[in-house]
Amino acid sequence: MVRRVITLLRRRGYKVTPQRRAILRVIVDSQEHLTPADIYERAHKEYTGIGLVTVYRTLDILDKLGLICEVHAEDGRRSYLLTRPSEHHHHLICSDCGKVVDFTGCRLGELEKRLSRETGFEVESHLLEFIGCCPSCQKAAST
Amino acid sequence: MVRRVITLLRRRGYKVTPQRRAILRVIVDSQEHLTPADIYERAHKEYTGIGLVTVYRTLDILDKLGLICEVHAEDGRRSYLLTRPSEHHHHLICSDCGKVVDFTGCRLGELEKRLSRETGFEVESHLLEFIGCCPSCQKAAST
DNA sequence: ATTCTAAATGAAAATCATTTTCATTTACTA
DNA sequence: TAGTAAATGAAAATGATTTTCATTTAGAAT
Ligand SMILES: [Zn+2]
Ligand SMILES: [Zn+2]
Ligand SMILES: [Zn+2]
Ligand SMILES: [Zn+2]
Repeated sequence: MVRRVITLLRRRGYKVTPQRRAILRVIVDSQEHLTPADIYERAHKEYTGIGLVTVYRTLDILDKLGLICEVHAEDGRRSYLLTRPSEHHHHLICSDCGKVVDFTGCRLGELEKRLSRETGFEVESHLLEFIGCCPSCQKAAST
Repeated sequence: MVRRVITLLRRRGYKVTPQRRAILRVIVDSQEHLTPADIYERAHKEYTGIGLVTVYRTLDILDKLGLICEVHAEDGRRSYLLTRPSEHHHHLICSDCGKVVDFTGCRLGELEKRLSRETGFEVESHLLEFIGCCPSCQKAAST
């Protein structure tokens, strides 16, 4: 996985630095969605000579290459980063603890067509998120 | 319209100040979606003694009362404010000029049920936005 | 292996929207 | 009319992200 990304980076003309390796390893190793700060913290343990700025810059590249995607946090505004390149999918986010679950099958094609027809917009993409309370936070709340 | 909101504010224990009146008038008068800064700028013309902070605070209240709603800007992150209390609806946003069009009928109930079933989440709400290019920007692009 | 150069890095400063603080003012209630 | 909690605004604080710029370095060329 890491090797594949590294090859892609080289092919696209990006240099492969120890910082980028460290960041990649963190992202690939994690099953969860991480903020730039999270990634910085973890990568820093593995490779001390790394700065938060570099994390931001590397994430930009990975995003541009479609290797990672974003979550808009449940409190609105700030956008967070998440791992896992994959097919078209969306997020279900716990408003309590921030846990993120991916899901596929949004089936928004028809709605998109309708909107195009009605408004004349050329629709390019969509953002869909469900906000709710995850099982463990439900339990915690009911005790 | 303005009067209705004012009554509601009083009923809920909020005081009605000239600043709030000015902000309200701006929001009600506008057909477009405005940022706090936009609203501040306009309200300031009408009533000089007003600060941006008050705009933020008033918008919070109006949001809490469900009288206005938010748009998450197409560039990601920053959240913008928009007018018009209304039924459940979503936004179609032009990635070029920022124009926002409302639409209703998202029909996400079934998907919501499926997700609840599959993940155990108690789904509370959802965020749906379509991003695209509006008719006038399409024209502009093709010239 | 050595050299060369554009790309990458990080510390620090800059941005910029939003929030907090706090002293002062004011809308409403009694 | 007076009393009080709520509201206000100036200024400072926050906090995430971006920019700047001097220095380092990956990878290509020799
Ligand atoms: Zn949770
Ligand atoms: Zn989708
Ligand atoms: Zn447009
Ligand atoms: Zn909906």
